[in-house]
Amino acid sequence: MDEETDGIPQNRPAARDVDATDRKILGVLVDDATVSYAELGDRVGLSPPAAHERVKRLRRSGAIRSTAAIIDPKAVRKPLLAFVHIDTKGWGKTPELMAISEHPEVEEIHSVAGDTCMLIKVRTEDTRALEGLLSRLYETPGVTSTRSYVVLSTYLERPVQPGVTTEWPTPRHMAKPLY
Amino acid sequence: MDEETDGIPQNRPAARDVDATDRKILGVLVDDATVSYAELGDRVGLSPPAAHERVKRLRRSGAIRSTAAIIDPKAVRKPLLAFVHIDTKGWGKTPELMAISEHPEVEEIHSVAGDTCMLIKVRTEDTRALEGLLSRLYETPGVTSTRSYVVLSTYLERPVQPGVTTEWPTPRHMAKPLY
DNA sequence: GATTGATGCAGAATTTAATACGGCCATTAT
DNA sequence: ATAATGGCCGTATTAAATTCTGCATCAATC
Repeated sequence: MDEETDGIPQNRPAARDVDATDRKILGVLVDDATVSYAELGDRVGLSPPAAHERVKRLRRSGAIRSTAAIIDPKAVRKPLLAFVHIDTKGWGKTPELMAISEHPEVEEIHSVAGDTCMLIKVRTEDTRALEGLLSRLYETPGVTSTRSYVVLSTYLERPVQPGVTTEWPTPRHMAKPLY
Repeated sequence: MDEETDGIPQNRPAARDVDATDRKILGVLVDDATVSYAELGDRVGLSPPAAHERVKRLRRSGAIRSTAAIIDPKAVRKPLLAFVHIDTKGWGKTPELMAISEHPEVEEIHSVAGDTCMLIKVRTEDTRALEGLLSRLYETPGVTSTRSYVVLSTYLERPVQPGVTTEWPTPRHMAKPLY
């Protein structure tokens, strides 16, 4: 029953947008994806097969990118979190990005407006390992400089929240937009 | 069978540290936590019950914090990613942090070395919603200023990688540490 | 305005996987 | 040397995932 024979997802079934029930489901699964469909159905007011059907659709449409174990960085000996600005000659060319993302310590690579550098997020065992990673990044062709910012402590770290509101309101205290 | 009657986890069973097999398991589960224990066992060279046992232990010890659905921010209408520096009078007092983390748009709150402000990561629907969030953050007692950096594009975003190496080597090109 | 098609849901049945149990082997401590 | 512990495998049992059928609702069409 697998219709994904073509390589290119040309005729996706319109990817019907996420409704309130879907958001409730996402809210549950973001918190704990190990719940049974029976319990998931209970929580959002659906039968187990219906809940299952919704989740399958959310996966197919890509709304649920994956289901992943969230690891404690300390448990894998990466307690040190840092943000690094990387200046590159090419400024976002694919080869450099590939080279940078090779390192398993690198978790995020962003291009920031108003800045000619990449902002990356890395985790290492300690400052020495960070130093080593930075020098290895510096050796990457195209990288001209790095500046790193060590995080002292993290107070919140959570995945994307679905936001189970009825429908996206403009902030209460703001006037209607003019355009 | 729940031994968590005490509030304080005083006598945790030593939390035996994560070995190579555990790292392999974490590597699989970070990528896809929906695999059966049969397949997980196959991939890491264990029988299904043995794999199950290791995963249970990894959960108990806290190495696996949770199992979560990873949501596409676009699917829940939060395509705009930004990092915000927030200056606070108290500099990391609990009430402000609580107030800041109330907002579902806020995903991370960090305290950065050498900086007297918090670095937070937020996602909103558009720049208008970001503006609204910023002004709401500014209204929070203790918050004295905010500076926001909008992300143009994100090239990599992945969870904590377990790093399936044999044992943590110092970087190849570095000399043995002196202390 | 009635009809037809499509979509989503519930309930039951079936298949599959998760979980619990007993015994074996290796390593460690006494 | 020997007992005890921890980790693993194979099997059995239980629970959940998955499939299937029928029904109701809504939308588009004639």
